[in-house]
Amino acid sequence: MAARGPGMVTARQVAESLGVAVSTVGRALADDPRISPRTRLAVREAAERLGYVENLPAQMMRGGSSRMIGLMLPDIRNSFYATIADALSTCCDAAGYQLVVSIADSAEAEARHVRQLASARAAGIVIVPTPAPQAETCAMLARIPHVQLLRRVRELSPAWFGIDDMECLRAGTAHLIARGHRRIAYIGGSGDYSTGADRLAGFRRAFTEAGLDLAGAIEHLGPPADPRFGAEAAAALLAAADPPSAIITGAVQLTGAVLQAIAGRPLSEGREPALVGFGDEPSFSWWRGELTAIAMPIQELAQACGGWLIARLETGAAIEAHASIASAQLVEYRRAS
Amino acid sequence: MAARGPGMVTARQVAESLGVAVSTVGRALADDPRISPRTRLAVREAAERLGYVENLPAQMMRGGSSRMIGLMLPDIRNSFYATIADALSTCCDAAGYQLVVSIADSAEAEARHVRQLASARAAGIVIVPTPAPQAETCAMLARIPHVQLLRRVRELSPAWFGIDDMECLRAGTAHLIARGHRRIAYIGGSGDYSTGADRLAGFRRAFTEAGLDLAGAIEHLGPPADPRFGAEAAAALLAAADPPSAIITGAVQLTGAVLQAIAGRPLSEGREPALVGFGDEPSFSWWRGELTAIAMPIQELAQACGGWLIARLETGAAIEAHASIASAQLVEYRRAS
DNA sequence: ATGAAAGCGCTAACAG
DNA sequence: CTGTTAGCGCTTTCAT
Repeated sequence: MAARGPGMVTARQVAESLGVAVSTVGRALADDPRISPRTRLAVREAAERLGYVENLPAQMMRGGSSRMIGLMLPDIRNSFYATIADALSTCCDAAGYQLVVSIADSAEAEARHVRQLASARAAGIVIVPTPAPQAETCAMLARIPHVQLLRRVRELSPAWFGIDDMECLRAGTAHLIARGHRRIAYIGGSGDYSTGADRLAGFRRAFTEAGLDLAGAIEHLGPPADPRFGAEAAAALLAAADPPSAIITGAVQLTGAVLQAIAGRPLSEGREPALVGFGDEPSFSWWRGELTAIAMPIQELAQACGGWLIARLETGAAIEAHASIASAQLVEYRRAS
Repeated sequence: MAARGPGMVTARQVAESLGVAVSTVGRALADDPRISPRTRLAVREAAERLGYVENLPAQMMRGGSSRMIGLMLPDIRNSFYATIADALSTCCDAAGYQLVVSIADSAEAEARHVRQLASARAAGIVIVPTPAPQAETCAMLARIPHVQLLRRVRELSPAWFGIDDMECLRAGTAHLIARGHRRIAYIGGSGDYSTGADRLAGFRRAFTEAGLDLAGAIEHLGPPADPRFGAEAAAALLAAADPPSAIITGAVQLTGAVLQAIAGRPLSEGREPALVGFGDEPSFSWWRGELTAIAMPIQELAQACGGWLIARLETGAAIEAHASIASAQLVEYRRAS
């Protein structure tokens, strides 16, 4: 049931409509110099007229590439990942590849989707892996040129493109410490993810680097993609007997959730906690108070990642070890007065 | 260059490793009842051990379906479309299909991507068409079961799933009129898009239904996906000699741009324009003033759309005319006091 | 400059 | 229960 209507047109049909051989059609369409200009034109015209569309599966059986690059993401609604998909799509498009976006947020779904990409013989894969991919997933990926993005798992490719997670949170936290904050709460992802562990480490490092006691560091760890967790953590902090003077988040989703939670309570002038949010979104510009965003060059990161993979695919070079680390920048939003 | 490493394992290799025929392997893997349990087990075990992954292109040449559904979107960073991709992905996943997301925001890119989906023999396509698809695009889609989503173009499938665009803006505008506003500005997409034209018509209809003169209706029309346009329109309105008392937007992107533009100016108590924004986002909850959101059940819409298409694919039924219209709901956000 | 034929990996019809 | 064979649409020798 691949395609219906009058059915797909084959090269053979084009050939018959002209009384030539299939091989002639194939050559004409491939701009083979051995075909006479007259024949080539006739073939192209007939193909167009009949609505001929090349059959990729058949071409692949002859050793052709699928020119498809798979992108495995945990969540497309996350602006972070949407930006990546967008940048990679542009990147692939320019190089004549097609990006196939797969959304899978569990190791099982991940395995299913990787299998589908493998069975479709995707030329390459860019993957933001789940924290603990199945053995089968790793086995399949071992046979497909692939790159890890953002998250990193030991079992997969040694090629990785990501951001300096530790530095992101170290810088954000240091920013707060420099402004005099001593009781700082961190709401972030648990250590299951490589990124979660690194970010937490960065938060702690800022304290030790400043010679501060970690007693002032309050940590709320949970699922980084769950807004409910962020909202509850923020609510708990605000309602506490001795609330922190500042809050810093360690995941895009959590930042939004925390803002939402704070916005839900009445504005208590002068008592609002200082905020540092992971990620940078247009909507931060209308936050009611001051907010420092940890902005990352994800677009450039994705471009670099896609370009790198495509270059290996084109040259046929092996996927050697590679690590590209992008660093973040703090952006300050303050309300117009 | 389909896949490297030790190269992909074929059914023949599995067969040879066991000294059986290829067809036996094929049957065992397909759970054919005619194969003895012992052989079947041996085959499955060998396949697993060797890392065999079925070759979709080869299966397709035998008439098998690609079980791939293409989704053509103009912009994945738009939360609207991201939600659709997410919902459809879930939908497809549950039915054993794979969603292939393609991002194309021009008629040319659209044609390229549709061609790629066609050549890959996608089983079906869900498309948010560009305003004027190329003739070639239409010709190719005529041979592939497809459904239009949100936007509607006459040249394509008679099957369409969308929202009642006119009613959305009529209701939003009527809401403002009911609250006493008489000078209302509309910032929306130009009439090139089916949705743009309908939304503008809804805006105007609210005026005539209320027996009001259209002189109070200010219209700024432009590219609906361009935040710059939204920002400039908002800035112009606010700076005008006689600014409108209310602003209503006609596209998700424009709503954000307008909020951002207003947030950039100092808060002038009591003089802020009333706002009705197209779309509904979590970030609206921290808008500094009052805001009414036009919330649409896009998730349900996408689910319905995907379910409908998959049902036709499974049964082999033709894609008959169909129109499913979802209606919106107004959601009010007001700052906590 | 073009045609004929082989074969990619798989499934299904036909033979044992 | 299992093996043999044909053929899906295409590219690529090898022959004209």
